[in-house]
Amino acid sequence: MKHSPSMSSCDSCSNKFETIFKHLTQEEHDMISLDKNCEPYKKGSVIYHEGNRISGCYCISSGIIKIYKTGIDGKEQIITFAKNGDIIGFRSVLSGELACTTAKVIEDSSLCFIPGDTFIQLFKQNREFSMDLMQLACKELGEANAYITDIAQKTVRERLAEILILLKDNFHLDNEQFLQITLTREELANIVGTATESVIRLLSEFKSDKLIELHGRRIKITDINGLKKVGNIF
Amino acid sequence: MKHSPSMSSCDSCSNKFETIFKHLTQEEHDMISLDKNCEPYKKGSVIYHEGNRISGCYCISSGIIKIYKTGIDGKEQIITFAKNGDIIGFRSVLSGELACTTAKVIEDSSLCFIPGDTFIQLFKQNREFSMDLMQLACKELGEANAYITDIAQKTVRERLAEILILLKDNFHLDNEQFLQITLTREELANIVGTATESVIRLLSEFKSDKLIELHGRRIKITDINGLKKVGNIF
DNA sequence: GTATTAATATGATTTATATCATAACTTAAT
DNA sequence: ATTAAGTTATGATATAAATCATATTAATAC
Repeated sequence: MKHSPSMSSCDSCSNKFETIFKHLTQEEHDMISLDKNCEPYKKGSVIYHEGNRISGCYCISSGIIKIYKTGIDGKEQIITFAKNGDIIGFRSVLSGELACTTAKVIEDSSLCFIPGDTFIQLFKQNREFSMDLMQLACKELGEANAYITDIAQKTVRERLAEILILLKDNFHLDNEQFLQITLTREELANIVGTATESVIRLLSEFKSDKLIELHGRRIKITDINGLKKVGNIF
Repeated sequence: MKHSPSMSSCDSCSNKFETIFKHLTQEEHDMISLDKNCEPYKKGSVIYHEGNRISGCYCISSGIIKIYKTGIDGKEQIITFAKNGDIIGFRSVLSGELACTTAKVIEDSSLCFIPGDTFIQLFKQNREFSMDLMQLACKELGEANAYITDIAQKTVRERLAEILILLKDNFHLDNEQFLQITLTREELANIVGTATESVIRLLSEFKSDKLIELHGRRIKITDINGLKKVGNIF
């Protein structure tokens, strides 16, 4: 590894090469490495804005990015979180459309940039990469369908319980059973699609019901099955 | 055209060849034609069920299919409608996942079947086809993000107005300005994500406000701009 | 054409949740 | 360390929309 000063971040991207980039040839591998521009991003910085044209994709080597869309009153609707190993921006790059979401750093991150041209060339020349990427898009489509149905049909209580379980699944619990992602109540509300106060009240209820414990913004999940039951998760 | 008895339906698929299949070679074109199985489906019949494994994709040569997901109380959440020229089922085929939606015929239809193997082979061997399909998936992803944000943030009134405009855009108005798709109030409710009675009431209001006219189930849109304003569409 | 079923319409009531208001606590900035 | 800004918490009130109930109309089945 030539990138000795940021070796840890590039190692992380190499790990990602075992997933979406796992079928690249060594030459293609180098092609990305050559173009790769691994940069640190501070909490709060914006990777790309909704409505802008994106010049390339980003591979996340560390940190957490929230992907959200802004609605009519300027309220955020968080669509998903991207973490170590995920790619963001591929939708706009491949479709040639403007970004339909904004990507903002919620935990100091390190991202590797892949120019759009390179990405598209890879897609076109490596059938396995294109298949992997297609499968990723299809998986995301399936998740979106579920998200739509849940927002439309589940109560806010059910939704919040479900979100906590999803956060556990995506970011895992540490040794003390705390979620390893820290969100404001407003951010949780922006995932659930409800008012901040409603989230605060429900978290308080979940705490009373011994489903979770609250330590400042840190959330300890104490009864996973209880939460699954509340969230109607099967 | 050798399919003389169902020539009109195959003509329609040929027209579709000008879009998602527009970059197939003549050989690949024939490959699909050979495998193609163009069948009539009566209103009410189910093309594929949520939870099942799909053996191939369907290209719609005529008619209308509703694509929906069933929620926890057995309620439908309609995700989209597919019409002449659209493909359904590609998500599951390419991702290898079970169908996450159900496809049901709401107007007598004619569908051409493309076996999954064939479809995947086409994806792998024709870079232009794979690119077109990828762009279709990315477009759908973008639409899903908007759908999620709208359901979460817009009022039912706004949503219904917006849905009417979307139906107009997708299915167009006939010479008398009637929507060329006929849905029950329940189905409209299942798109908006609300109760049937709420849709009935709002349609009645829209009628009073001279935004639409109601003739049985047929809806005439009389004030497109008025509806856009109500729906907060820019 | 008739009977049955499904859909539509309307009114009343209930419920979930948003909004408003205020105080207390935590985090960020200097 | 102090101050300012942001977040969290709680209570009260308002609102949108769901649910329940019933009657009417339209579509479907035979």
